[in-house]
Amino acid sequence: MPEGHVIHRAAIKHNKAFSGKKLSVSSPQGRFSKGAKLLNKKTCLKVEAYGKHLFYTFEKDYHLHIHLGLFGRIRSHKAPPKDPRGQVRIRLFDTSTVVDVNGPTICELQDPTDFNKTIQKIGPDLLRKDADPQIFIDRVKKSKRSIAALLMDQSIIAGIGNIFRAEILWRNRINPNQRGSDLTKDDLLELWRDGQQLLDKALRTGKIITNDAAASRKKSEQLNIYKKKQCPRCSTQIQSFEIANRTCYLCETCQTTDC
DNA sequence: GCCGAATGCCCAA
DNA sequence: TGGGCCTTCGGCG
Repeated sequence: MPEGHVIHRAAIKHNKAFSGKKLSVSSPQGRFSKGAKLLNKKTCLKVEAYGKHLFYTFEKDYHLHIHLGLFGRIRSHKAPPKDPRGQVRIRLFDTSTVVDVNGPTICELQDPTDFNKTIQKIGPDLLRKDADPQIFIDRVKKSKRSIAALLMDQSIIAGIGNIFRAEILWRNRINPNQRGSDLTKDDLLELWRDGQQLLDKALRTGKIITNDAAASRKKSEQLNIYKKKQCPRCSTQIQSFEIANRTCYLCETCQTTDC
């Protein structure tokens, strides 16, 4: 269930637990047995995230590349290893921590060349401090696609998923169908900053909370528009439709940029 | 127990 | 642009 913050949280946690440690690696489900055998008993040097991609760098230039896709999950628990829950594609553990990954779209070993190719395809990542919003703006300006499609394109801007897309557009009163290149540079910078702030908060808390109101303690009040029936600002019925293969949400009263 | 949906992405046409 | 794929979970009977 991964937007960018989930992956970055895992990277930070696993890096702390595993960097410099020799790991046991297996594939309880079996579909990554070969790779697991190659990694088993090797030392993990670091764990890091680029957008929604998670990388474990091992000695001898082995890069374990994981992408959760829509259904993937990462779980961890204290050693000793428990019985695998569900289809555990890969399990990594040392004497204190066990990490299980279920249902990833990608679980593969990469050499340095492949690794570099992969990270070069990823656009500026809202959760990386060195990310350059100008790259995002330039790419949007060059495209004819809707802003909702562009925000989901990880080569344009990395880290946003369907929940953040809906929430960021609503917060900034932008119609999802609006062509990205018709937005001003300031609009785009504002979208960037808002996304950055929301993802940062999600990284720190582990929760997606996009409603600033004080009352957002209840789970049902933490989001504004994603899967909602009514707009919390003006009570207009929320519309939903597909953009870029995913359900998109719109309050036509609040999100009034022309399109 | 079955069915559909789900915080994603790739590839063939 | 549409279908396929990875797996889990909740709602419905």
